[in-house]
Amino acid sequence: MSARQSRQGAKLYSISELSELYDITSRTLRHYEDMGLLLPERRGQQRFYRERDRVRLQLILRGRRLGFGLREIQEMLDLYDADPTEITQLQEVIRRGDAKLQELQSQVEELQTIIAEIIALRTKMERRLQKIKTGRQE
Amino acid sequence: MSARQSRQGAKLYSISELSELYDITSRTLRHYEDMGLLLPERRGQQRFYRERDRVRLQLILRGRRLGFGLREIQEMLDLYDADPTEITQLQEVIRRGDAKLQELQSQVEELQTIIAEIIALRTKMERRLQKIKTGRQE
DNA sequence: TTCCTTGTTGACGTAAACGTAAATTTACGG
DNA sequence: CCGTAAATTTACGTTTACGTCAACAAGGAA
Repeated sequence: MSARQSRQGAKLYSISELSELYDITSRTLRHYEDMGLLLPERRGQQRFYRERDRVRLQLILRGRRLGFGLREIQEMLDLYDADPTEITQLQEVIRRGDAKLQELQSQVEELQTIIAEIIALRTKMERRLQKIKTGRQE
Repeated sequence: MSARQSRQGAKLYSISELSELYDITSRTLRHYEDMGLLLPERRGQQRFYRERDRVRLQLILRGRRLGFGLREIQEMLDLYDADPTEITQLQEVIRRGDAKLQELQSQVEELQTIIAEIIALRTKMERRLQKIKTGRQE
């Protein structure tokens, strides 16, 4: 029916292709798989990663850069994966999403606090710099 | 006179006072000291933390919540501690501050990307929820 | 076929950030 | 002065997130 679903020409990545693409090692990809974060196709023994896996990997790496643990990232991916049919399940997903949103928001706030402080420091240093410079030229 | 004070009423915290204040263990405080992030006073063998140490601790813990490593936090604290007299040193501090600002800004952006995605997901789930609910009532 | 590249499964190693237990002081209220 | 709570050092343990071999299999190019 849907021509969009598994197209014949959908690109598959080998483990080295994908690792080079994101500048990580293949060990990392296997590790994420061990942790249940990725589930690439298998053709024989070899792994082949679909677009879906690549997108998940992007999310994982972004989470890592932000300091989240793999477990935590797993939970966030679960939100995306969830396809709940029952009302209570839907509500639960929404609830967990909202909880995560709170965390993320306060993280943004803390980051902006630090940013403001560094900017203030920068201003201070700039002023001191100007003072020294003009002092020199007298 | 219950609280221990030094000159001018500056409060000194014992290790347990400070750890309870921030809900961390004394081990953590000693660890931060081993890593060179804190340098409390010593009276005999015992540690006594000044306001300055408390503020630094706050910064450290905020950094940790944001996923920074202790080394990285150390570098950021160095920015605050720096009291450069030479122009080149001043410029270096400003340069490093700006570099850190770039990092922090992009971190905010990545967080906001995630936030937007979760909100979109939430909207989708909400819609689905309404569908099911109205469907039921027919 | 043979060689080379790529990939696979163990399995042990490591760095960071503490946890935790042991053995000893040190400080302080009664 | 004494007992107990609080601190100290020392040192091995733990968790997370991979790094780093080793040993082996499999597919492709020459």
